[in-house]
Amino acid sequence: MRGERDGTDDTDASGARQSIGARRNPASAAAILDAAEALLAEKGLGGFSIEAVARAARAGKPTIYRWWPSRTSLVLAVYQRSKQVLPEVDTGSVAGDCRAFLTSLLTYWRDTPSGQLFRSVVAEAQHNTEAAEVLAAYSDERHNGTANIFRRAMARGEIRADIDPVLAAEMLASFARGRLLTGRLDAPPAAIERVVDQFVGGLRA
Amino acid sequence: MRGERDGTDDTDASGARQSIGARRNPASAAAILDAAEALLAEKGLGGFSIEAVARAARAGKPTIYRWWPSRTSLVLAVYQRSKQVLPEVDTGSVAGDCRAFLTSLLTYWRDTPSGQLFRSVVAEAQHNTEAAEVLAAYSDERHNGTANIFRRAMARGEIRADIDPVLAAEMLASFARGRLLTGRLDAPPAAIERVVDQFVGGLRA
Amino acid sequence: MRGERDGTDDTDASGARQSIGARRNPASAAAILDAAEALLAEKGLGGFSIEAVARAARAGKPTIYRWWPSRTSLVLAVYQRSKQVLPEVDTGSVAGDCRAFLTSLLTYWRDTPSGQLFRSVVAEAQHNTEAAEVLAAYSDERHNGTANIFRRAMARGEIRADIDPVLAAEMLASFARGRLLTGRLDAPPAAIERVVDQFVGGLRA
Amino acid sequence: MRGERDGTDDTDASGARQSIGARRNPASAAAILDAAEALLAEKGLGGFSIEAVARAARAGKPTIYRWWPSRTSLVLAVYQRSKQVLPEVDTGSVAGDCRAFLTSLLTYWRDTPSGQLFRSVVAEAQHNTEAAEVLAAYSDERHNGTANIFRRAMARGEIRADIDPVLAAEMLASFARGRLLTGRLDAPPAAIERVVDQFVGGLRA
DNA sequence: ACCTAAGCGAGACGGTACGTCTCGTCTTGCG
DNA sequence: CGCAAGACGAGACGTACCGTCTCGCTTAGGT
Repeated sequence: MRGERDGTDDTDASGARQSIGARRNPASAAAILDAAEALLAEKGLGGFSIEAVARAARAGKPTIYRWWPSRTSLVLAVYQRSKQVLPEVDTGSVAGDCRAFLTSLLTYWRDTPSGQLFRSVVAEAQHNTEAAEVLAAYSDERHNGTANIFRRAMARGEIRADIDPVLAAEMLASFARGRLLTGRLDAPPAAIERVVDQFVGGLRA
Repeated sequence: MRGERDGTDDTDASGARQSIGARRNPASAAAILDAAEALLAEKGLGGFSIEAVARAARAGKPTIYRWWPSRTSLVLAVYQRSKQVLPEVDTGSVAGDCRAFLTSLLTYWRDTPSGQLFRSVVAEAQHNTEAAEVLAAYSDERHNGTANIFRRAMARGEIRADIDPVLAAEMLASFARGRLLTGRLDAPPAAIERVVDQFVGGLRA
Repeated sequence: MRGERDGTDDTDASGARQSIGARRNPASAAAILDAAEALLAEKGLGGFSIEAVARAARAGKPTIYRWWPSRTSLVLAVYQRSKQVLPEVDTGSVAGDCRAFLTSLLTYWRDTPSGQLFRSVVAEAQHNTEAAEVLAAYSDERHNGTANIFRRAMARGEIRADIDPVLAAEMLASFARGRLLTGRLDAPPAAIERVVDQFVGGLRA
Repeated sequence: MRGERDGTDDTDASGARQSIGARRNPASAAAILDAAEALLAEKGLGGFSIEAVARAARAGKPTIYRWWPSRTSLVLAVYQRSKQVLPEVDTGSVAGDCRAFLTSLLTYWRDTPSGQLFRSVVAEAQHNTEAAEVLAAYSDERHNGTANIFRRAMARGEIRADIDPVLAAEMLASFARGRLLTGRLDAPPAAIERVVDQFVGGLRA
């Protein structure tokens, strides 16, 4: 029977996505971001190109350029969409919190696409002003979040009153980032323990 | 039929650098590295291309590819050539050494092309295995060098005997690298002082 | 990382020919063929390169390769476009027709770019199968056209009934082609007269 | 390709041919011409390059350029070396001589490398003045040789006294060349017979 | 119920850079 | 001085993407 339809018939067989009128099609945006994320996660910044994203998303290049005016902004959009604050655990001690922070961050970067994604953003930020600004702002924000570890500890009287929580957070996070960027995410618990011990306890005899 | 040319060659007759026989011409290598370094320092990885290097160096592309098989390896070569260990000062105290280390490193990166150069290497390492390996090896080596600060302090009995000097060096250097990669090399002395204080003295009350 | 560009694009703003949508731009095709014809006519196959054509036509190389997958096919396209059947004159006698044919053909080749164009096609056909096939097919077609001279004469009873008109045409044309390919287009009328006399009258005493 | 040896590879097992003092080494010249001829015969002008010849002959490029200043002159040298006048048969009749001439020429071109070689020379002559001159001179010489067919016939009184023997030879040879250049060397005896009949007997009823 | 406006896919456009090939020149070290 | 070897500057090869453009289609919302 000609007219037989099994509801799944939208847009012909090939699944071409079309305009939904004079407004942005969220399906296209999603398809593009999905494709971009997949490409970035899979091959990193190399192999990531607007053409490749358009192909993978079955989208037209102008559709991409309309909403993300450059490669960088698409990378950033993917990154913004995917990033999620790691659950902030409160172990009750600053050392425990630091250990949990480092462990979960390294694991998160190692076991999800986010690691590759963040590496891409950092790489992009090394020669693109916009990405650099986004990265700097994001770093501030994250360090500020992580600083809660030290604010709590200070409130408990566990650490010195003259500690700068954000600076301490930056120091801790920098170590993790250094490991990410040099491809050494697989630090054993003992190594993390040592880092935390030196960081919290200081070096002095 | 490929590459047919009519006699209109004339090679410009001017200061053309030519072969010096069946062996590498150091003048060409130097010109290429100089040009590559200039481009990298001036514009970063963007704007850095083999074509541009060849143009700037008045060299043929095959001459570049003969000796540096990829963009990455040329970036690395430039970087290897330019890097120089900062003078290792011995101020007599671990805090002084750390302060000197951070201050001179940030200044060096800020005031010489080396900062941009190193940023390029890091960016390259985020999607290129070879660059990643070189960066990892270089990081190890540098941290090991910086670790001398802590080895000396340990010998003086100034710091705990269970400190891992290399790990401590990595923590200190990671902070500096984090600043480089997020474009914040202009830390005032007070900020550096604080970092060193927290790092050496620890957080504990 | 490939093809990264900083914003310094600016496309010159002048008379840039651009896309007219997702279909071929005839202006580009014309500009390319014009440029190719000019280059071929001026310098022959030497000095003819896709790069040179692209430069002269202010076209991108991919635009050329999109429509003409090889140098050969571009040469053939130029040739196909330019070729035009010489007016078929009917002088009333086979000798007169042959004389007119040879004279006008040699003159045409000598005084228009077509001579150089045809030489290029022949040269190309000596090492390229596609060009060889096109040349063979074209030769057949032309000889068949020229054969009309002999068909008319046969109808008039002027020549033997067992003459093969196409073969006769090939013999006549081969002589002209031989002159073209050896650079002897300036045959005086007397020489042509003699060729025609021997050809039509035969050798026998 | 380096180690590949076909029989033509003189020079002993180690393969290194060296200077024999301050004079030309005939073994090198021979190896070069052999290699060039093999390449031309095998792949035609495409695939023929000085580099390829040098590789195949295990010769240095300067050695080639020393003796043959251009690709064209090397092609011509190969051609000159290989060309050999076909045995001039005297069948006693002009028609028989013409038939023998065409048959043996087409067969020779079809069954030996000489056909491809001559095609290369003709192609080269279409955009290279030197080759054009050599080809023109060679054509003259050959036509003059072939003209003997008609000189003999004239002496026998078999053909008209006002025939131009060289011109007649050119007409005959042009037909054969046309066939060579359009890749139609496999004319059956009947077709050749017909050509000869029309040529010798003329067209007139 | 039309009509305008904008988003969509598609893909051609002028370009730049890629990495490879050959050009013709040069200089070496050996014989 | 001839030779093999091979580096050199130059530039064409054919391909991949760049970012821009226009097309023909679709649909929503204002008239």
